[in-house]
Amino acid sequence: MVVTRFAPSPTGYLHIGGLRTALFSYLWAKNRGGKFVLRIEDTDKARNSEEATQAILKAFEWLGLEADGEITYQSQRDEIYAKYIKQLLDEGKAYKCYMSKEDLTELRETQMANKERTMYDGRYRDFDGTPPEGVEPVIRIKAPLTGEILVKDGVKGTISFQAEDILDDFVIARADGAPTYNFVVAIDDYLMGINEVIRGDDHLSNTPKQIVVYEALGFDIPAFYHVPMIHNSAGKKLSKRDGATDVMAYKEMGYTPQALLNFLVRLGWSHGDQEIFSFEEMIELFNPKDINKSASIYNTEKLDWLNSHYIKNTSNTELAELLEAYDIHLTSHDKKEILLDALKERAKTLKELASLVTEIVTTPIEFEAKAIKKAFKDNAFEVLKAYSEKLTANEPHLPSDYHSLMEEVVSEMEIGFGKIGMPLRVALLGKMGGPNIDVIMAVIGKEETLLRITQAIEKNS
RNA sequence: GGCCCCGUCGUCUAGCGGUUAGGAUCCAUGGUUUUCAUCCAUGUUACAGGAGUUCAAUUCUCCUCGGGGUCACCA
Repeated sequence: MVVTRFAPSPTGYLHIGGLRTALFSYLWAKNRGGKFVLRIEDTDKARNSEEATQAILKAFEWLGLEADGEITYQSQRDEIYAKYIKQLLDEGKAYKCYMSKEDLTELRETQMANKERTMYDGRYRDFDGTPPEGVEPVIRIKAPLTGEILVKDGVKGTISFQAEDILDDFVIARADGAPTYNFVVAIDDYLMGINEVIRGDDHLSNTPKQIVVYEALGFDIPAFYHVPMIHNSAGKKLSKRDGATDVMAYKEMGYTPQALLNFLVRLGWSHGDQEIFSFEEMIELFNPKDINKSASIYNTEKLDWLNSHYIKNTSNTELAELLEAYDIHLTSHDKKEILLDALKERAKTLKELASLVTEIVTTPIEFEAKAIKKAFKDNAFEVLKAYSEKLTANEPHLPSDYHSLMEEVVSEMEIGFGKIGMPLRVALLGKMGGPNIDVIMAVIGKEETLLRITQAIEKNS
C-alpha cells in the first residue's frame, strides 16, 4: 500500500509551497488507495509553537485535506530515536565525537580560508583513547567516505552523488542528546511505513544523508519525488517574506478551496491541456511522474480566473451560505436567485461578491460626478418621474415587469432606451456600471426603487 | 566557491526526431450587452546560445551562458 506524508515543522502558518507538496502527496496516496499521514516535526523547541500546528491543521480542514490516522509528533518520540542511536553506537556504525564547538568552527574557518570543502575531519572516527574532560560528545554516524550514492527520483531521474563530494560523518545526536533532522526523518519515514516521499527539491541534497541512515539501520529506502520549488517574481524560492503565502489569507481574500487547489495542482503538474479539475478528477488523474522538472513562478492571475470560474459554477444556495462569512445574509431572501445569478459572473472573489451585493442593497449616499454629468442631463428627471408614476400605478415583481414599464415610458415619450436606462442606473446606484437595472429594481423592490429615484432627483436638482 | 537540479509565449504548461510548435491566463481588437461584467470571435508573443549525432532536431549528446537549490550540534 502506498503511504505518503506531509511533514511540516510548526514554525508558522501553512504556506502555498507546503500546501502544494501536501496536495501532491494527498492526491497520490488517494489515487493509489493508500494513506496520507501527517507528521509534525517539532524537535526545535525554541522555534516551534502549538499555534502553528493548529494553524496548519485549520488550513487542512478548510481545504478538505484530511490526514489518515493519528498525527505523529516528533517531540514525543525521543525514546525511539535514542534506541536507534544506541543501536548504531553498539554496532560501531556511529561514534562519540568530543570535538568542541570552538574547534569545529576553527576547522571550518581554516578550510574556508584554504578554499577547501568544509567538512568534519573524522578525528574521532576510530578514537579509542581517553575522552577529554568536560566535553559532552555529539554522536556522529560513520558515513561512506568514497563511492557513489544514487538517489532514484521519480521526478528528476537517477541522481548520482560522490561521497567524497558531499558526505562527512554528520551529527545524528547533539551534545544534549537531541537527534538531528536527517536522522529522525529517515527513522520516522521508515517506522510510519512511508514508502513514497513527495517533498520539495530543496531536500534533494539531504537525501544522500538520509540514505546513509537508512542503510546503516538496514531500512528499505522509499521512492522519492522531489518537486521543484515555487519561485517568487524575482525568481527566488518563495518564502514567507513574499506576502500572501499564508494559505488562510486566501480564505479571507475570498478564494474558494476548489479554486486554490485547482490552481496549485496545475503549478508544476499537468494533464495534457486540461485546466479545470474537480477534486475527484485530481485524485483520479494525478501521478507524480507527470510533475515538471523545473521551478515555476508564483503568479495569481490564473487563480483569479479559476476562482471566478468556480464562483460562476457554484449554486446560489451555496453562495448565500458562503456570503454569511462576510455578514451578507441572503439565505432566506426571496430574490436571492435573481440577485446572485446577476452578480456571480461579475465577481472574482467571494469578497468582491459580498461588496457587489452591498452596493445593490444599500441606498446610495453619494453620486459620482462623472455619472451625474452623463446621466442627469436634458430631460432625464422628466423621464425618471414618468417611470416613478408607472411604478406607483403598477405592482411589478420580476425583472421583466420592471422592464416592461421601462419600455412603456420609452415608447410613450418617444425616446431611446438609453434615455431612461442611464438616469435610472445612476439614480439606483449612484454610479455607472453594474448589473441590469431591471434586476436591481426587482431585488430592492418597488418602494426602495421609488425612494431612490426621489432622492436622486432631490439631491441632484 | 564545491556539489546537485533546471532552461518552450510575460506567466502556467502540451510536446516525448518530421507539428503552420498546441492549450490556458494576461493583454489588445471586434461582436453581444441601454452601462459595466460575463460570453463569443480574432490577434500579438516562445523552443537561451553554440557545436555535434541524424536525411531530419524544441526533442538525443557535449560545451557555454543564465537561473535555482544546498553545503549546521535548523528543519
